[in-house]
Amino acid sequence: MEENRERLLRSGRLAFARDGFAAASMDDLTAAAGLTRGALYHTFGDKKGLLAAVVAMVDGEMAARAKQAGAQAETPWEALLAEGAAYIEMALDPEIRRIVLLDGPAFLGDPSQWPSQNACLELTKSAVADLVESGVMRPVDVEAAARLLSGAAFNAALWVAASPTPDETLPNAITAFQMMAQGFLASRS
Amino acid sequence: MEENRERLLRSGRLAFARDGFAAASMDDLTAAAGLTRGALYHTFGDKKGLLAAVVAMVDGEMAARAKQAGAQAETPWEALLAEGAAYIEMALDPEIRRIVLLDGPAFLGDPSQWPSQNACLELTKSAVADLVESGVMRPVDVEAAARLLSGAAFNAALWVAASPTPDETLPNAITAFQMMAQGFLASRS
DNA sequence: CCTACTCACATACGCTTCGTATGCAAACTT
DNA sequence: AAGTTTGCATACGAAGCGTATGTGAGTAGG
Repeated sequence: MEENRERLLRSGRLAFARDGFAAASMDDLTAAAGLTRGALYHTFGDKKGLLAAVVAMVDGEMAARAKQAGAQAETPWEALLAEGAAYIEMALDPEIRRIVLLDGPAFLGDPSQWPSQNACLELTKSAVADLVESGVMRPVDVEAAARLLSGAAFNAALWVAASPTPDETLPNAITAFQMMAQGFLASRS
Repeated sequence: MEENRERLLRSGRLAFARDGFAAASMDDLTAAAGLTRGALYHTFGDKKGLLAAVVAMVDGEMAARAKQAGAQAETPWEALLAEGAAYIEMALDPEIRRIVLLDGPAFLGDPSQWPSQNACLELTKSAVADLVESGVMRPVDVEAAARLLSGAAFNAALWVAASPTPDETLPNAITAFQMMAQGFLASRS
């Protein structure tokens, strides 16, 4: 059973990324997994249940990648900037864009209320909380700052991805993001 | 004919706002307008065509409201901040959230490529361009900065709207937004 | 004044899709 | 060993979408 669950997850992830949630056919994606819709309804409840599971999986992978990007920085502040840059780069992945950034909010509601608890947002929040605590960042509502930073990063990435030359646009987006983030800095160098 | 077109637009706007694009029934929304799907296909081509028309209409109204908010500020910089605050407040409107911020990007693609040319984004871009030109803002890619600002504002608004007490959360979001935007300022006061 | 054409929609049809209800074999329980 | 639950497959009904076709009103042309 556990194996069938993972096969459905993989197949759903593929179908949602390729066709979008609305256009993905449950008959097709379950058949691609060697099963039928019966298995899907039994395991995930309904189509949205599968989407929630896929979103949770991809979101977890994103948080891990962002954490890794931040771990290589020398200061906590630079770690936050690195996480932001990592978000921007990740959102260039069509799979992440479509599943987590577009269909996720549209069909599951705001990320802050996802059952999976949106690992990306939690990561940014804890980083911001530490920086405010230590006085590196000016006093600010932690959730608001985290939401603004990740929102800016992801939205910039949507723009980069839609641009005719993403590779050339990406550095501009990252530079501007890091400049804007300095608004939170207690003392700008 | 022009009247029927507007009735379909109004009915579509209602249905999309209430049920979301995917769940809205063309049979129902055309019937509510006193017509049938035949009229819709004749006038708008298909379901997405109606969505694009509705999005263009709402987006235009949003840009007008933002412009008005900016016009009352004393300096161009404060006008930009006021526009951002206006975006945040507007996104609390369920209609705007669902149609323009969620379903629009999900079903029509990135706003920068909408046929309607996304009036909100254009407005922010021209404001940013002027501020960079006059040296109030540090040198930065204009499109990137505009995208980051509007993305941050809208994403913050999605968070505010999903919070249990939007009225209490809203000021925090606006304060944090204006703080973050100062990162673009050439000299922070 | 009559015919022919076009426009703006309505109607009819087929296909796909979703959710549920039911069937069924295997594993587990007692 | 009989009953029950689990894990799926199959069957069924109800929308919904897009297209193909029908139709009446208006318009143009002769």
